[in-house]
Amino acid sequence: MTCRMPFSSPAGTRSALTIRLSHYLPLTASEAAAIEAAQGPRRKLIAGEALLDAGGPVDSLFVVQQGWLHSSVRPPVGGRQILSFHYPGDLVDNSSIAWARAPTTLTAVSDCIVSDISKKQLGALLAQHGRIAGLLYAVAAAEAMAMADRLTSIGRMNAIQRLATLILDMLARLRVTAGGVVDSFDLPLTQTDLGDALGLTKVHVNRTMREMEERGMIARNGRRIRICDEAALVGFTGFVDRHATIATDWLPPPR
Amino acid sequence: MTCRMPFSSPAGTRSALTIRLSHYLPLTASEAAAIEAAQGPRRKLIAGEALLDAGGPVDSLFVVQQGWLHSSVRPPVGGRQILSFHYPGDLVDNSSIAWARAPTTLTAVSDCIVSDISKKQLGALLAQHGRIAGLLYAVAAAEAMAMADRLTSIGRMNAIQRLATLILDMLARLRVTAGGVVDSFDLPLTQTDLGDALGLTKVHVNRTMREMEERGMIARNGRRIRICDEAALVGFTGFVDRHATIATDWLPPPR
DNA sequence: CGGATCGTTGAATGTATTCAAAGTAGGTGG
DNA sequence: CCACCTACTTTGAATACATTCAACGATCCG
Repeated sequence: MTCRMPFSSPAGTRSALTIRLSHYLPLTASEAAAIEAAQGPRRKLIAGEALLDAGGPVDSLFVVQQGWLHSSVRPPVGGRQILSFHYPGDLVDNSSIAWARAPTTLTAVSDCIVSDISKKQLGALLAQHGRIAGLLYAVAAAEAMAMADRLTSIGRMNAIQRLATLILDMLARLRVTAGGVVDSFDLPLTQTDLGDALGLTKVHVNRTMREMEERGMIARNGRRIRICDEAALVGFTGFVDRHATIATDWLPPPR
Repeated sequence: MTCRMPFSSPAGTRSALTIRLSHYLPLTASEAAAIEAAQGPRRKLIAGEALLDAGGPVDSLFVVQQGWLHSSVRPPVGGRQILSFHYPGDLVDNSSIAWARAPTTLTAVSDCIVSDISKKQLGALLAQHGRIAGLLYAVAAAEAMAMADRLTSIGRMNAIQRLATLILDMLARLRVTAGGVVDSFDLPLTQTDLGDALGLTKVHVNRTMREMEERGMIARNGRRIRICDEAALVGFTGFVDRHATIATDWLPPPR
């Protein structure tokens, strides 16, 4: 249970969500202020810590300020499936807004800082700022399409293509907040995690990464992973970047 | 190219979208009217016809009034992946709202009637009716969770469980608009379609359906499929109904 | 009746899993 | 600082589930 503080973040510091949304659409001062005001106090999580357990009650969503998380489920059969990863600037756990109990487990992959947004606050934000409602709707749609891409890769591609697609997607998403061209990043996931995200066993993930490295597709150095020939991977998988741009021309004018 | 008519549907006939949303939340007259007004003229599609091609320009979404559709993609490798099915009352192709070009292909599975909603109209609707914005957001979240369930079944379950999960999901969704308890329905899909939805080949779908029938899990008669022991299938797969209820207690009051 | 699409079946093949075990790295406490 | 523990990575061999290829049967429709 978190209590709401009179201020939600250090004065003058914009939340990662505001920054990310600004990336797609210049926000008015009033819109930015409303987004900041909706967010609760910041909380630290250490790597591996669960922010929320599937089946537990929820009355808020979360904003990732720093670090990575993932959402996962544990079907009665089949171990675990990681559904998506959450990066700085993400509004996390949209799925749980439809129910009183969380459908997924949220786990910190690295050390994180998150804020919560109560559902009621989000409802008020959507009602008061129609343009933000539309933008959040579009961002959620883009994330749904990114999940559809993973569904496609798991349903129709082999292990190398699945892994390549996931790496490209992470890279694309990190570029939105990192800015500039990035060709390598720290992957705070174990091979077990990767397997659970890709519908593979950790053993097969290992062999697959090894093969990709041998083929010169990627280079590894500890947790650091570098994409050697991005264009080749894109051609190989048909990857489409779902994060770089979001259409905003259909949005109503700001209020 | 569709032209907008002065009236969107026969007088006195509520669109399937209005009916479905009313199922989750009693709408005010003004809300219902706004939803009706946003919809364009109705259009008929015959089974197999494409409503929209991936890569083509789009400036509207669609409302299914009657019949089934599905959205699919064709990765450069791997044939086709069916991402989701769309039933009467669905607001279809949310994913394309984030871009100027359609990321998926929409195909009529049976004969259909659809209306379109231009993105601009949707934007205006969201801005004018904050409660509808929230409700549509929640419905989209529920659909995203249903897709996550399929991701899980493809990633972590065997063929029988995948098929069982899909059948249970269709049944659950049909119950929202059909009303009453249904234990059988007409499945207008070929085994190739099922395979493309489940990440299996048509051959394996065939063997799997056959085995389910032999085991007494389902009964088939032409296109008609009957679920013999629903509770057993649910226990077997861990299926959760994502369509029956949507939390609405967090929504702001109607305007 | 002919053609096309869909469903069914068998045999060979292949990709990924399972099981088992050894190697490696990072952190903790003595 | 080293010993130890734990979690993670790597490797091999046997197995399993699903695919591929090929063909035939059934059904629908013009």
